[in-house]
Amino acid sequence: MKIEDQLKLENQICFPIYSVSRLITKAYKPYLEKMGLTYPQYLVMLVLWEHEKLTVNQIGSNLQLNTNTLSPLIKRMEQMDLLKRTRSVKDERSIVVELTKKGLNYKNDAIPIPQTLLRSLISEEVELKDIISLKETLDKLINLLNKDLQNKVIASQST
Amino acid sequence: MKIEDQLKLENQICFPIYSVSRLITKAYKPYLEKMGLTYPQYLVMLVLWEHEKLTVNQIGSNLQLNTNTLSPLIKRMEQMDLLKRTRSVKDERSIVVELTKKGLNYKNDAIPIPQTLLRSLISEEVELKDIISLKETLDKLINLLNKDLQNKVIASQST
DNA sequence: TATATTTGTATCGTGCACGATATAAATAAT
DNA sequence: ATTATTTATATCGTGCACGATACAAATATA
Repeated sequence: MKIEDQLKLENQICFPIYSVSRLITKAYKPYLEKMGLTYPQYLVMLVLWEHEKLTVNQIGSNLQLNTNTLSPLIKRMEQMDLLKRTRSVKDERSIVVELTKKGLNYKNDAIPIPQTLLRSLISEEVELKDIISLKETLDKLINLLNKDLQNKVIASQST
Repeated sequence: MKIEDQLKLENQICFPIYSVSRLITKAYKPYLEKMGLTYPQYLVMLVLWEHEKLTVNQIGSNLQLNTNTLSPLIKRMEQMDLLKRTRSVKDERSIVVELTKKGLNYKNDAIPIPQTLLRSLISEEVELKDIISLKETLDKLINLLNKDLQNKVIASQST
């Protein structure tokens, strides 16, 4: 391969990740809009179904999102009566986020979604084992890229 | 695994794709900001370095982006003197997009970027062959998800 | 030829992402 | 006890994504 060919779209590794990410958000849409959720809002629901009570920061560290993204998003979800925000008594700076009855009840509707979506990814071309190894590689990449990012933050702090 | 556990974040297949996509955009940032490009703008540059002259729609079909995303993005790139937009004489509706000298010259700066980024993804945990098979699976998923989407559009048209 | 439909681009509104910055509460340092 | 630093959240500005819609040019149909 010519050095120049590495700039061709078809030879890019990051572009398919970007594409699949957008396509998956679209694939989720029909299942989520019954609950009026966007994909990022659904992710917040996932961590709250799992943990019950979390601060904004804790939700953020689960999803790797900062408060500048989460604060407005969570407020929108409060408007939709999916959760309630209360200031912590132990630490007046913290906001504790908790699902409402409505938010909790949606869990049952959500349970079949991952299965359904997984099935729609599987075909003759892409088997379950391929999806599993895909996830393994992605999880390793997340660790790696987070470490790189961490190092950069530390490096910039020392200057 | 309990049926309910499928809602746990760690068991989600789509979340790591979403995370890696965002992390990669961040990883590109230091290399792109020398040219003043965002990642989506860089993608437009890639197809224009490869094809020289394209309509907005053609860029869109390469990147799977619609004009409601591309039109403002391309106009911003015109402001930055990276490309010029001219109305086609053959079809007055079409806008032909072409790189300026400045845009063309950036190609040389961009050539080492994919290599550099690929190297930053490779480690003891994730070898080159893992990245290659990752890309293969992703490309297959893109085809699959696009077909699904196509079917849905056709189905909705018939009603 | 007149009318209908399709096609290419653009605008609008909404919701993320995210860097930069602000603010108040909590903690550490002097 | 003061002062300085850190921490948790929020706001602002910018740039995607994308559904809905508009509009003019091109093409198809009657």
